[in-house]
Amino acid sequence: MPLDLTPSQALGLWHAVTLQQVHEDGRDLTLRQLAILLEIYLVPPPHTVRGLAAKLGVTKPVITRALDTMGEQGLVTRMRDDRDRRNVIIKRTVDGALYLERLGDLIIARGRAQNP
Amino acid sequence: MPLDLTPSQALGLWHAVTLQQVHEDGRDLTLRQLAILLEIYLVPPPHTVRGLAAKLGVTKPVITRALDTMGEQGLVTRMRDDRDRRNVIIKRTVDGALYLERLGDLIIARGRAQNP
DNA sequence: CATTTTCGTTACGATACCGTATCGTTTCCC
DNA sequence: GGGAAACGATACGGTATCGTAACGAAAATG
Repeated sequence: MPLDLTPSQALGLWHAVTLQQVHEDGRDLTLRQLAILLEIYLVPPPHTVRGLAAKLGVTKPVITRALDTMGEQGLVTRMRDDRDRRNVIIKRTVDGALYLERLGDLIIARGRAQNP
Repeated sequence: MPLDLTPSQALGLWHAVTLQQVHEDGRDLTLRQLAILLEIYLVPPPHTVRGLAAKLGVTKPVITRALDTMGEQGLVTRMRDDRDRRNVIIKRTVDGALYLERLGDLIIARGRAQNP
């Protein structure tokens, strides 16, 4: 079931969602932070700082900082790995799942409203 | 032609596009900046600072700053309105159109690859 | 005209992110 | 065991954004 859309639909969808995101989302996540969040919640665990850095093509401090910020907001949690205590395992939270669920709903709603 | 997608497709699409955006886009636009850019290019002119601020629900300095940054990158231009010289008219540029065209292509490509 | 309103910009101090380099801890390897 | 390597966090100086407030120019008001 390929997801085929026209250039007009594609940009229109991005426009509508981005607009509403700016309007209503008090969190104001960076593009990088959002990418990290989506990676954590959509890709099977385990997730580590190093792994996320490699996947996104950024340095480790970027991941650490983003996890700090999103951790304060309750979107993710960190736990040391007991098997290899150098590693840190990034874990999902209820609030994070809720946040992305709302984002998904927003995309769907805007997609539906896009070409009625 | 409604654009119907499942929650999985919606977030998956956002994930894929955001990821590639982080990977390849050297511009690193803010969510607000992207929203402004899309508004300028997808909504019929004229565009003013005040109008954009109202549409996005942000203050005017936010718009001015974003236009400064994106202006340096050649994504938009500003011109004083000769009919009412208090106003500033925001104009599109070739580079800006090209940038959004590439974004559209990226979304389409990722949408197609999403559920092959 | 003088005053008020409108519009965009600038000033200001605060906050957050950036990239590079370094650190402390833990594990690996000889 | 002892040194090298891996992992995540921290330090640092630099830059960009934030929100609030004030500013100058231009137009509308009466």
